[in-house]
Amino acid sequence: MSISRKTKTTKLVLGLFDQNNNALSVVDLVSLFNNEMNKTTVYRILDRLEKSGILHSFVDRNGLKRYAKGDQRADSSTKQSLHPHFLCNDCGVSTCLPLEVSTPSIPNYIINSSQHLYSGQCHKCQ
Amino acid sequence: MSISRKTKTTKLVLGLFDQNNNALSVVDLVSLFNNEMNKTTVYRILDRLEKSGILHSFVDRNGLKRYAKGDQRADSSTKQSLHPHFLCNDCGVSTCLPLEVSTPSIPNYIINSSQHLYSGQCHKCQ
DNA sequence: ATTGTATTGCAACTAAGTTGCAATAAAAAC
DNA sequence: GTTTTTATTGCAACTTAGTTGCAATACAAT
Repeated sequence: MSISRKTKTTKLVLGLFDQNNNALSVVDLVSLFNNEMNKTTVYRILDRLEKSGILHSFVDRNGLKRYAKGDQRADSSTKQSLHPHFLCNDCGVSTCLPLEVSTPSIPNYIINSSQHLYSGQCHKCQ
Repeated sequence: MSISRKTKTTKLVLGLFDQNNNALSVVDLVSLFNNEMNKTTVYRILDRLEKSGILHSFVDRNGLKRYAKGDQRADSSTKQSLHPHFLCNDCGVSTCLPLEVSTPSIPNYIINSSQHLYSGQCHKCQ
């Protein structure tokens, strides 16, 4: 599955994620593209990019949804490895960690998705 | 650290967490205690109970903060083990999982808190 | 160039969470 | 038991994240 139309706004958003390996919230993008597009548009572009497998998302400790490059959907055929995320308490920058996560098996529970979030200080903030 | 005053409202909230091992959101408590207390009061009681180490919290996939019994603060002297949480996609009930979690060490990162959230189906919903 | 439809902007909305302040009720002091 | 101190509460008003309907626009296919 891919996105159906390459609009100006979508290219701007994709361009940002290409330069940048960080996990960005809608709030970040709305203020970055304040003059280029509407906040509703940002929400919808991110939705589409996630559904198409270009971005993946997680919820941070503040309850904000953050998006980063790559596909983490359960049904994804490419089956990228699930990885944890890191949020720096000092600078607020959030990144994907290059680690595999293992899913425990628990009697009587069926687990089909997981989220691992670490926080502390990144290398720049020590 | 303990809570300073045992008010009617605080006793009601504590009573609920005593009967119940689930992780509850403010939204849950506000509708449960709709006639007993104000939503601001619910927020403030949960804050206090978390700070005093009686409850701990995590953020679920919908960005809602959920509270459950026990202490998960970094500075906690009792140092309860960190555990993952589970959220059932069918019934919405959220529980603490009786598992230890291990924190990876990553070069250049200082990790001082972590959150592990699994979702799927609980034993009742299979 | 024309057409079909995905995408956008806007305004209005919902829902979660916060703040200031006066009123109330625990608990301490008398 | 009464008074005093101060933590806690309710309320209203607010902020912020996220959603919805609809008319206008702009991709991309023909």
